[in-house]
Amino acid sequence: MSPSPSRPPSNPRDAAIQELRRGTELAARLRQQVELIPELDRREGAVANVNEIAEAMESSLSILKSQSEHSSETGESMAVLAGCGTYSSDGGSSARNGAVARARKVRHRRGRLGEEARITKGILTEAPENDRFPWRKYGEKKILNAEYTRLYYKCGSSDNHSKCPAKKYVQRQSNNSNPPLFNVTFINEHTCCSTMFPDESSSRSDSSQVIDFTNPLLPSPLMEGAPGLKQEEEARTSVSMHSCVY
DNA sequence: GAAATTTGACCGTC
DNA sequence: GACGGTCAAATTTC
Repeated sequence: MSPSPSRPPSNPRDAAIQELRRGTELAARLRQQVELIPELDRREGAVANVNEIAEAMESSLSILKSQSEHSSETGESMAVLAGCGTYSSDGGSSARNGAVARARKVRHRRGRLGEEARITKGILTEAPENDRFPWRKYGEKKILNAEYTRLYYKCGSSDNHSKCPAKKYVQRQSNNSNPPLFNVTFINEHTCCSTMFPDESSSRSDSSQVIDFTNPLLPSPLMEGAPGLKQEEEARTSVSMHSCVY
């Protein structure tokens, strides 16, 4: 990913918004280019893809903006949590408080074998399945005050000798956004194939939009960088909007 | 037949 | 007792 030509704002969230705006402009430029494709079917397919990219950018922008409003109202630390609850239609404080309570509960919970579960990150994404790991579903549960059931996944490598402890919970947001948003909570780090983990520095350049706020260099929620033009394909299939640490 | 998914029951925590 | 997380048998898919 090439660096932004203009100097990014000192505020990381503003920098993320600026990058998304740039991505929107690039998508518009790309649309003009693909409209020159002579074959009708190819052109229509390409235009549709570009439109999806542009919509994803707009969606990301609106999410970040709404999150920004929350941070100014409630302070930075609350914004991190509120950012994950903002999109709930039942949404009021009860849902957010529920999320906080769940996070607290899980953090201190121990499994049946005695190991402690540790939340590594939470993200809001349109593509919960697209994080490169072989997840295996092991449960589904109706959650109080949630419109949709929560899905429980273990790392697919959990069953072999490596016994990877990584898990994730996928909860579809109960708003009617299009495309739907999923709140994904990751539990424990991967021990099976940690070099593949999206927040590893080795993969940071491959357009992953999942952000790890455990990074001390990132004091507040932000987009790490909007996907550039060459990332259009990944942006179309992996549109992770923003994340928050519990 | 193996692997993956579904789903009701069970367990731990509050 | 309510709730969320996990287990494991049953079922489905490949």
